[in-house]
This record gives sequence, C-alpha cells and structure tokens, in this order.
Amino acid sequence: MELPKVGSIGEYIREQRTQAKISLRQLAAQAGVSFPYLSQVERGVRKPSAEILNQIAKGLRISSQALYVQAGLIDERQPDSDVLAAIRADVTITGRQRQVLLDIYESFRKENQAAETEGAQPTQPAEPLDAASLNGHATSEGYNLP
Amino acid sequence: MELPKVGSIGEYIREQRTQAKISLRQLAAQAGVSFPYLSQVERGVRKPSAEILNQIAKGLRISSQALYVQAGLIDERQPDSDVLAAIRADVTITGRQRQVLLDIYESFRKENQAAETEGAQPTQPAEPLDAASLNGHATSEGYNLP
DNA sequence: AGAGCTTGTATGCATTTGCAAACGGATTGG
DNA sequence: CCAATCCGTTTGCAAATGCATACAAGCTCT
Repeated sequence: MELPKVGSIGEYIREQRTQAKISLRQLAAQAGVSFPYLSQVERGVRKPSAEILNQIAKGLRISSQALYVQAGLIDERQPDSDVLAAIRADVTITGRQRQVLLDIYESFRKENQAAETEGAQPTQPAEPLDAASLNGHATSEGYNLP
Repeated sequence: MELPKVGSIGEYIREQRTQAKISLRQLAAQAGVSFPYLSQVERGVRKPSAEILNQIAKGLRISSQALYVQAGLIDERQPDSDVLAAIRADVTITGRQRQVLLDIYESFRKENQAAETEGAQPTQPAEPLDAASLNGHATSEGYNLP
C-alpha cells in the first residue's frame, strides 16, 4: 500500500529507455550501474537510491529532477508562492533568518487575505502584524513595529 | 561562490538545525526519522537515502532541492530561485510590505557577508540577528503596515 | 545528595541496496 | 546444426541503510 499511485519510477525509466532505443545493458553501462540491478529497478523490484537515480538520469540524458519528481522524492506541489519557494531554497541565509522571513511573509499574506474577505476596512487592523507572535516564535526579540 | 563550501551534507544539516534552535530529537520527530539515525547522518557516519533527505528537508522547512544540491545529488545548476526577484514579482503583498521584506532580506545578506569575511567563527555568532541592526538599517521609520 | 528531565551517542538487529555470476530465450551465421 | 552473440531475468551474497533499545553526560528542581 505504500506504492505510489501512478507511474512508478521503473516504468518511466523503461519507457524513456525504449524510446531512446537502447538496450538495458547499454543504459546500465552508460549510467555506470549493473544491468541486473537496472532490470530490477525498471520492474519495481528494487527501489534505487538517489545516487543511482542520478546516474540513470545522466545515462538517459534527462534531467535528474524529472526523475526525482517521478520517484516522488521531490514534492513538486505547485509552488504555493514563488517567494516561499525562493526563501526556502536560499542557502545564503541562516535557518533562523529563513524562519523570520517566512513568518513575516506569511503574516503579510494572512493580513491581506483577512482584509480582502472582510471588505475594505483598513482601519481595523490596529495590530496586523504584532511583534508578540513573531517574538514568540523566533528567538530574536526584534521587530518592534511602531 | 554560489555554493557555500560545505564539507558534507551532515554538517549542513546540523548547521541548519542548530541555527533553527531545535534539538536533534525534535527534528527527527518532525521529519519522521529516528533520532539515532539522524545523529549518525549529521556526523557523516551514515549516508541517508533521498527519501530520508526529503523528510529531513521537510522537517527542517527548507527545500528538498537545496539539500540535494548540498548532497551533490543534483549537479545541474538550476538557478536557485532568486529571493529578491520573487519578492519583487509578488503581487499578493503591498508595496510597503514588499519594501519591508526586501530590506530585511538584504540586511540578512549583508550581515552574513560581514560575518563571513571578518570572523572565523561562523557558527558562534552570539546574536547574528539582532533587532538593532534591523531598526538601525531601516530607512523608513518603522515597519508599520497598511 | 538524589530523582526527573533533557541532550546526543553507541550497540544489536531486521531489512534493503547493489553487484557478480549463472540462467533461459531469441536471433544470426559460418 | 549449433556456436556466437545478443537480450532480459533470477539467484546468492557483501555491504549498507534505518530503527529500537540501552547508554552516558548535562541541567533543573525539592
């Protein structure tokens, strides 16, 4: 019951391989994996690790990420927001900074959504983004918002 | 320059975890993996599979792809989505909110860069994110919202 | 002083990966 | 006709993953 609903990774690989008109052994050689193992992978008997997947993708000349998505290793759920995805993917900031940015951005979104559904009543949110919630979550006791 | 010089994936995970100020067990619980194994992963004793990596990324609230890149499982350089561009392109926030996010993000970047070039203690900034720098840097008087 | 709680780490064990070798089945050709 | 190759599959087996359990060090109470 754990098996993915559709298009197991193996079928996808085999499809790509047959479409490329190369044999199992050839692909295995090009990918640098053993052909028996590739056979098992294609039939779903074995579940390959990411490294093997990466090598197979290289041998197939397709993008690794396409395979990862097929394998369900990347939640390619629609990026709920480009900003969120970008912040999460950013490696130049620390985890805490990331957390702060995510919190602030989400509070912005929430505030705007509330204002939308309720109607044009901008005077109401006397404290739309309260520092307390942020402080409670993040350790930094900054964010004093006049 | 793009890729931060990181020895192993484990160090990166531990760095992100400690910066997020959560314990090993907490992250393990959030990620759905056992804490002893997570310990071994962080110290490089074990090499986690992609699924575990994915769960860790989820528990760590960072993008899976960032971890895959760190682990060397994705060598194709996909332009790690630019946070600044994403914020500028976002239409669900107001102009002032946008300005706030941009300011904060850039101050983070500047702070990290200063810490990098200057100090040889990247992991031990007693208060890397201090509210004073934010407020002092803020051009507009206060981040008051709509 | 201890009990009680947390933190991270070492150990034993089922399960799995991934490979090398051996196996049947088609096709070709000498 | 039956070697000579191709093809893909099956079969053991070393090595690794990943977990549950048990362990040692640190902190806070009363």
